[in-house]
Amino acid sequence: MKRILAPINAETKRRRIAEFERRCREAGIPMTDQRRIVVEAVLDMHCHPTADQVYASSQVRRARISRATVYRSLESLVMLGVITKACHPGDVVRYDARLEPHHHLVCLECGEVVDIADPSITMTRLPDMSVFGFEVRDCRMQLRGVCRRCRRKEKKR
Amino acid sequence: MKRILAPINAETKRRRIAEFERRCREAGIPMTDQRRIVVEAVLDMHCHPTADQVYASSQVRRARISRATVYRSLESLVMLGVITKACHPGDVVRYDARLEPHHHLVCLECGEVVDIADPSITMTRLPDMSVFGFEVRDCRMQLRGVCRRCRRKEKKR
DNA sequence: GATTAGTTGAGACAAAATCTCAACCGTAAT
DNA sequence: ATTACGGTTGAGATTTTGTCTCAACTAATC
Repeated sequence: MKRILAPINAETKRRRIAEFERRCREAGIPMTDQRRIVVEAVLDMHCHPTADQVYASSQVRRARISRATVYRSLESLVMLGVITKACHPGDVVRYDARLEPHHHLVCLECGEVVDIADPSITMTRLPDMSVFGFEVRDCRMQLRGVCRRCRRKEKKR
Repeated sequence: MKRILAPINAETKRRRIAEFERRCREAGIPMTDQRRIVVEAVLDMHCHPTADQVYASSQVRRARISRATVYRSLESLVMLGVITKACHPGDVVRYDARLEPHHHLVCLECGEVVDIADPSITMTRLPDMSVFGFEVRDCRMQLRGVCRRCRRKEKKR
């Protein structure tokens, strides 16, 4: 059963930040204010922010964190597996705070990206690229097309 | 049955160029030498070239085609549906001359992208994002992991 | 509190992509 | 074949996106 994923709630956010701190300790990476603020910002911004959008977020602006640090923090978050990177044609790199297996509906008109779950296509159903000596660590599906709003606009024309 | 896709052969290349010319005429887009050379270059370069690699290709260099024109031509090829754009995290935009439904095995170590066919996941099996008012036009799967060569290197360490 | 190794900020730098505009060229009508 | 027109091209400036450098700073550990 396919479904659109709900936004990340406060409880989940707390858990994710704690998880981040744990992974930092495990990896021997110092936990700085800057990194903490960047994680919070990403989790607060529902829906795939770009690095620049994170940089422009109120939290990050208020703390006067530099652009370089935002890029570096985001990269370390990816390294630690706290967030993932997503990239769709014609768009810049975006960060995705969602970790559970999910896929992206990308609108070719307006660029909007919607998270969907489709348990029928997950890691468990994609075991065997080992035929090619390839070890699959992640599977993402891009469904590209036109969203409801843009279809309505097209019809009017 | 999953399989790695074979390179585009000469016969297919001819057909694809003819197809491109037909679509240009239909869309009322003038057929220039530059565009013709760019299509040929892309079809000759097996495996997902970047705009810059196309710009650097022998055909394009020989014809002294400008960088701007290469970018513009590639974009018009995408518009006409002659090639597609692909983008994987941590990498620049790449162009994909393959039109048949297929997916990408992306190596997280070396960045190599391999085309694979998996008929069990195609348009025909993905009908129903219409629940969300979304009209699916294309479906791409990214399988990210580590390729055989990089796994061997990792083991040695 | 001292030590150490990793982090930060500011701005320079690099890479990727787009824009500008005058000159040019394909196309189709004549 | 000629002409008129609109789209295309090239060169280089510009913008956008991301990385690098290095001195000053700070988290973590003892």
